[in-house]
Amino acid sequence: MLDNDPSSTVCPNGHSHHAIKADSKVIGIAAQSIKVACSNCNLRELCMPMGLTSAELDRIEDAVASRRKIKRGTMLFRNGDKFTSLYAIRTGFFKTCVASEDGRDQVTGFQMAGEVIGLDGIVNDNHTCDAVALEDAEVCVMPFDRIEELSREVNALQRHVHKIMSREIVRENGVMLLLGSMRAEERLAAFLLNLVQRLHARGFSQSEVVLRMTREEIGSYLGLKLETVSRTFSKFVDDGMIEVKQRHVRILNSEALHEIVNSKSSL
Amino acid sequence: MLDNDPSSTVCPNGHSHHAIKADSKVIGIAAQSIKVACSNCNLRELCMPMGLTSAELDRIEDAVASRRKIKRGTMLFRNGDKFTSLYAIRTGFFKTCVASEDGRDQVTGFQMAGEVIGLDGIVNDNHTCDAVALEDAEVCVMPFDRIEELSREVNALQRHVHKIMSREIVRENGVMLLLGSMRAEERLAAFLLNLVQRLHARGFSQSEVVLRMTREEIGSYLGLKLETVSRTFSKFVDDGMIEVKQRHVRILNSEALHEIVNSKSSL
DNA sequence: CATTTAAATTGACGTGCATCAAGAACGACG
DNA sequence: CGTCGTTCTTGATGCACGTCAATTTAAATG
Repeated sequence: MLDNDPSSTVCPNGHSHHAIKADSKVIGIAAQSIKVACSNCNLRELCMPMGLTSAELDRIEDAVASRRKIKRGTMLFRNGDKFTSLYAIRTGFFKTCVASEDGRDQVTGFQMAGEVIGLDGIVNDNHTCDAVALEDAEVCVMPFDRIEELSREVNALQRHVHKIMSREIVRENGVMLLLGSMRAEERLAAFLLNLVQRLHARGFSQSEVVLRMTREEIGSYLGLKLETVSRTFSKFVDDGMIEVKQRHVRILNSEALHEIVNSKSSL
Repeated sequence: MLDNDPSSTVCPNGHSHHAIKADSKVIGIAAQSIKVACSNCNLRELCMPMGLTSAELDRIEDAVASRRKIKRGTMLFRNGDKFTSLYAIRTGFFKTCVASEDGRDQVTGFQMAGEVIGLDGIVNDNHTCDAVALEDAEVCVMPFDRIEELSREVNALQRHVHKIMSREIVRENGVMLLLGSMRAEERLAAFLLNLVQRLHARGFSQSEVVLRMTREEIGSYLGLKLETVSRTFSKFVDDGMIEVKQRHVRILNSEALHEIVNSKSSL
């Protein structure tokens, strides 16, 4: 069953758990004034400094201008905002969404600690999507002209920036495959597996997730209505593959979920 | 009606028309041996050199190692291939597609002259999709390590590479919106309008298109079955919005197509 | 703790698109 | 010019998911 033991690695209660334990509370002073230090950050293996030598690391800390806290439900940036910076998520959980002219909107991704958002703004110097915090969050603000400047000098940083953008392109290719050719059960199974896999890489359980988004937001991401998401969750429960208690999901049979995503229905 | 006058700007017959008239036939020697010259290329306003001064232009020509011809139906690169280069399309028309483990595949885009493909390969040094020529094509091969090297020195090139990648991310966001929230008619209308808009930017008609892909490929891209694509075309014809004669499409009422994409059904 | 509001579940029903199938139109090629 | 294979069209039917609606449950607020 899904208990609420706050000492578990799953962190089932409400605030800012989708991050490896960070060091800000140890320092305990105002976010803007602290010297940003990637070298001390627990996310350095996942985030911007990945693969850099410590000498290079010293240099790229200059790219991080400051940190910024974003309250749950508020936007880090929105469609139309002037693009100035990329943001590395330190703690918290975001969704990004685009809207069509006539008001439909589509969640294009969910982002967690160590991931970088804002890449959409580069091409036209304006953001084309909204980034909404789904829980209280903190980001490292990286002015893009600083990044460009530094990545001319630090090859590993240049390479890393390219990889981050390429990774996003490949991720979106995968979402297109999902939206274009999978059925509801396959989409939801793929979504759950992707989520636990990313959380696991951050030190969380591979079998338990606390969803930070509503059924409607999951549905928007997966091209389904919230009722279909709910029904599909219920079906997975009936089949004994997961346990669901509101936003707490425990995966009982990861293998079965993988089978749903793969061979099953494409006959 | 849709005539076949080969002198029209629509170029309805079979080979390599989705490019601004290029200069290779003037030179007329083997592709590998000619000195590549972006400065002479008619695509320079759309392609890699966009926005560069002529001094910068001279430099980035070093990034283009050679040209390569790709016969219709063959692949420029495929899933799993080692990533070495980006490719700027000189002439011809491509599709890119990804496949899931169980064999479903999804067209992720159609690319024409002046557009750059291969960005998916950067993140893991391997391509994750196939690039298939839908007509005989020619590409400029740009080894990526040369691009990285040069973009450290030529700021405008660095900026341009970033913009190209960001543009692809934004494009894919749009496709996700389409796949996640639009109905068949809206998808096809959006597809047609996007296609003519891009062709128009290359000097072709804004009202006539020769489709280089099958109904099945359109369907894959739009998350629909080929029968649905065909039926939706027929409906547009019945409604007097387009004329269709096989792969020749003439747009009679662009405004009506725009209305379908926007307000109509999202009430 | 009481009250309100938002989120999730579940059922009944409708529909948009997929599926299955047959035939027509076209292009490739001997 | 006729034959073959591919692509496209159109119809008949079914189903997965959307829509509408009623409760239930949890979270937010004072």
